Amino acid sequence: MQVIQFKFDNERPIYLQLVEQLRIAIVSGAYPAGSRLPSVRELAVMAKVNPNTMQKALAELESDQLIFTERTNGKYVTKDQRRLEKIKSGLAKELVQNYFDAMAKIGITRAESIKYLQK
Amino acid sequence: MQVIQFKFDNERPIYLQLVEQLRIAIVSGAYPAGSRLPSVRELAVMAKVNPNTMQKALAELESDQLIFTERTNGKYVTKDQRRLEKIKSGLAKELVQNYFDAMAKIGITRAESIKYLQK
Amino acid sequence: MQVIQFKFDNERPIYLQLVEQLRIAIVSGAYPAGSRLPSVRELAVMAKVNPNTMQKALAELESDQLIFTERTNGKYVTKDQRRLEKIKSGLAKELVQNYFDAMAKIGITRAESIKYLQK
Amino acid sequence: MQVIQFKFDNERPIYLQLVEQLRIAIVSGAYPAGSRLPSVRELAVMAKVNPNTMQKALAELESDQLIFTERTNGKYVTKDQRRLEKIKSGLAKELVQNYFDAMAKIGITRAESIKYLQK
DNA sequence: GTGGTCTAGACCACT
DNA sequence: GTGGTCTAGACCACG
Repeated sequence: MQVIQFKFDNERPIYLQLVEQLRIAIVSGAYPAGSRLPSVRELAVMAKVNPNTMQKALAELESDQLIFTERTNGKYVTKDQRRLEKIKSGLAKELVQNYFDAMAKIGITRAESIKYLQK
Repeated sequence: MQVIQFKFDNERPIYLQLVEQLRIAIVSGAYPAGSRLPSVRELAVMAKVNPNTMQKALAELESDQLIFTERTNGKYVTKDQRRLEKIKSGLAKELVQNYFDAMAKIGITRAESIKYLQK
Repeated sequence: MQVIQFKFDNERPIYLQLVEQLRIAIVSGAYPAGSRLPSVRELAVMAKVNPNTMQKALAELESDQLIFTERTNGKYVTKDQRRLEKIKSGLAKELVQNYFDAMAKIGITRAESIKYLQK
Repeated sequence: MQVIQFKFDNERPIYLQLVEQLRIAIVSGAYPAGSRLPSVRELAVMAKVNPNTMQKALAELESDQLIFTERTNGKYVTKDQRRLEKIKSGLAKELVQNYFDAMAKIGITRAESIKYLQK
């Protein structure tokens, strides 16, 4: 069973932070396509949160089609590689945007930001 | 007088967050080289912190040679453009590193991270 | 616990005088390399100053790398003998300079000042 | 008329500090052997002290035979070169002692203190 | 009015 | 108990 380190700040709802961190765990391959996730209770213990909170986070991921449920068997990462790629690329775009925004904040243009990266 | 919006989280000391935000304000040109900063007390009001806390943050910036003090006159941004550039480029390097780290976390390599940026 | 006698004049900030006297205590070996300093509060009592003032002085010494902090344990003299020697020799140079300056003031040249010492 | 800059701290009697500073002015040659000193009133103005205080300081110097008074004419530096030399050498000894004491305080021996001086 | 210093007193995390 | 942070409030020198 793949163990994850969860970390939270007090600024935003815990379940949203769980969603983010689980999403990262999945697209990064920590939980590969088609693999079975630890049980809700196990995940809740890892994260030191209430199982209900973890359940809420997983429901979010499911409605996103990143995971699916097999009735009596547990939750699995989607086998749809395209879906995974799409989410991953969405996250990547966000990070790119964050990078550009932060650079803009200190007065560095988009073009310069790209040059900086290559050093 | 240039007004800044300060924002804090409860995770790290306020004075350190002040240092960071003032540093950004300076390298971004919000307070240009050689210009006079608002008084310690004014800045403290803007940030809604105790003047002593603001004083501590400014002392940090001064020991970093980003600002200097004219005893009874106020505090000024350094006129040393090279110093400013050095700090700015230091901040930029940090952001670049953060970007690569975040991308690595979702399983995207350095090379791919650079490509992503150009889209 | 090594007790120090602190003395102040009213000309200069107390915390700077604390820095000087603590620095001397350390390089002289009153607080040996690697040894634990009395707690901030104890030192404050010894010096009859507010703990915050002592804290400020110790922060100065720490940024000078003469001491380091173990978070919940206390503050310790650096183990870096070279650092200690460097500081000590810096202080010595200052004293030499003071001596020459004072001798010059009463009209005694550098060369004569050296001779005087050997008597 | 030779002008002197007087400086005082609040720790010791002003007149004693005047004595010290005048003594230095004399042995250093600022007021050469046999030369006439500015009047008590002039000296008092220079030092921004009450003429009585200056008078007391000069009396001290006179009892030390560093200066002498010509009734209606003013005060003069002694013409006795040997006296001047003796005072000067007394001051020098004091400075040497101070130097050794200060070096001892930071843990440097007499022998090492002499070596330090030659660098 | 400016920055700087100092005290008193409180609260925090960590172990 | 340790160091660290923060606030409130006061006083100082300087010009």
